[in-house]
Amino acid sequence: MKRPPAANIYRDAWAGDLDVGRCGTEVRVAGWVHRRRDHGGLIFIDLRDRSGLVQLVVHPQASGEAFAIAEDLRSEHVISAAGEVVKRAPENVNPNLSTGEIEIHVRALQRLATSETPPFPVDEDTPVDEMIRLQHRMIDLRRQNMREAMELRHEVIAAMRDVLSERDFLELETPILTRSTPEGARDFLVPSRLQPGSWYALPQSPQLFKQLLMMSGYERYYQIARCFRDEDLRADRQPEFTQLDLEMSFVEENDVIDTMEAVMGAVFERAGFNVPAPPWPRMGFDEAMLRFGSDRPDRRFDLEIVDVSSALRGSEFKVFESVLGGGGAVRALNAGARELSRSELEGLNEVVQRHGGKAVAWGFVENGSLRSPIAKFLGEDRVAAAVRHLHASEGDLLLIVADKPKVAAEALGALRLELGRRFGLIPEDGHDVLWVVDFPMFEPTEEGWGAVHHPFTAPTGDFADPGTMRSRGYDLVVDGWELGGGSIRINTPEVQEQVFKVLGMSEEEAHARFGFLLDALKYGAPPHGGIAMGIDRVVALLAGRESIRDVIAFPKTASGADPLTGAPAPVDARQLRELGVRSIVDSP
RNA sequence: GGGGGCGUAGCUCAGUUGGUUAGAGCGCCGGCCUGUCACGCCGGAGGUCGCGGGUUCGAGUCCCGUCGCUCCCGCCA
Repeated sequence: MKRPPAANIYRDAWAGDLDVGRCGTEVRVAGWVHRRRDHGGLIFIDLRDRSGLVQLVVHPQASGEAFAIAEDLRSEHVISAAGEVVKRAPENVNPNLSTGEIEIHVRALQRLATSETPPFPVDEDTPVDEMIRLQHRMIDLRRQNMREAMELRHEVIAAMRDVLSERDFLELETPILTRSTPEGARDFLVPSRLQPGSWYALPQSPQLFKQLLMMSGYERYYQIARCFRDEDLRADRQPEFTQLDLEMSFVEENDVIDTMEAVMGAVFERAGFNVPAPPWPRMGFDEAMLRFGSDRPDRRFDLEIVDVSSALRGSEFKVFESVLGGGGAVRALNAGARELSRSELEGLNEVVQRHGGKAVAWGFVENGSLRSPIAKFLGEDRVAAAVRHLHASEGDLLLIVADKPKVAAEALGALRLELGRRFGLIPEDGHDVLWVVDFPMFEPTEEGWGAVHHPFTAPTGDFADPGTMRSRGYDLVVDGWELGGGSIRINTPEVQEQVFKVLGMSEEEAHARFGFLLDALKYGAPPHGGIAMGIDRVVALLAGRESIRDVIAFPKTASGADPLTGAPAPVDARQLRELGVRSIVDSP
């Protein structure tokens, strides 16, 4: 801890901060009974507070009444203890404890609260089902690794604030009860009492407000912003989440990227996360899709995807020929010399099918040729060319997917990750950071065009051919996690209206939904841009957690409920009234 | 909305082809114990096998439904 607690009736020291320097002095500590070891005539208590553990020793003769209290203590009782810090005999030192060289010989002991036996132990020796942890979150949060995750979260946010404040950014808040700020997700809605029948929307991000702030001349803004999107959750996605959101005026891509490199560089450094110092490399979206089959490539291992369309074109294998004839691609990856059984190879089809592909073809390089069910249809020359393209050597396993370019890319990208995990190709230490840039501005949807980033992103290219336009966006990707992204924004109403038009929005609809933005753009909007970082993901990555639920104090479950409080409560007027809740439902 | 997995003691789990009294470790309770630190030893309590229905002489086990959690797809740039 940074400093000792102010002395009061409960304590004057942090348990976990005591060391041999305090030997011979009287201290008072307070906290929870982490564990009690009762030897009959001698009782040891591990006392836990936020700083850590310290061992209390209660002797029967030295402590009088304290001993009787100690005999009656159980796990998670709350106590305050006073006594002398004593150096332990060498054979009694506990090297697993930061305070293991000392202990407190208790003179006075007070029990401040009892506790029922907790539903699961506060130590971390046995894993506990997540639902039970969430239902008793106040106990789960007592566990060391949860406390460390929360401390890390604080450090990450503090580092962000330090860097941005130093760079003249203003931390400003924007409304939670607001109108829709669409980013493509469903809105959460809250009924309005003052205007019955109308609803507030919770913001999907502060996007429009921060753009208005740029138009107001604030130039450099940031916020640790709560965002709401009413979509199904995932291990890395909560319906309610936190972003570092920032926006700058009179800037180009490099200015925003430089700023975020300073911020995230400081975050990584403070967290002891081993990445190269900025500036970080940039990769075009097309290249990322081609080589890694993903717009958030994990480059900690190779297994790159190679396009073998030209090598395999013109064979007698009808599947490939019809794909190629229809504008598709045949792509492959060289998995290296792997032993995979027939059924394991068949199992890979499942990964491909999950991403919309039909199947994966496989082959082993043997004697310069290919042992594969499809080899005979391809012909020796084409096989040899493909082997060359893939830099394959004897024994290597080649996996081939033919499909529409996007499907082939994503299916192989998923196969690549699967193989990387299965064969332990991902190094434990050492991380990979990059920017993905040059995204398409629009992508075809069932009815017309959709925005790849959000519709306020500045485009480049010709509106006559939306499919070729690029957006001035950038995403930060670390170890295959998309930590965040941003863009340079549109700063004239004319361009903004053109984008709305491509997205199929009529002029009336655009003005109904975004009139305030279009109006604001009329009054002198500076060139501006910004970025948002998903703080939950950043902390999960730094803490090495698979799920962001482990770095959020009170996360939601699949049903959208907060298991501890039961929220969201059923919205039933009668039930709410019985509970005495005053709200819109009381209004006639 | 769709697909996979899970649900047995407070916790983590085992439970054979459907078989008669459902187990283990930890925890809990009681007793003993002055150097433990996941203390140790002895004893004990603790079960709506998620819930509902069905098949069967008999269901933790098989079938149908349902609820919850979880992973993935859709969705979320």
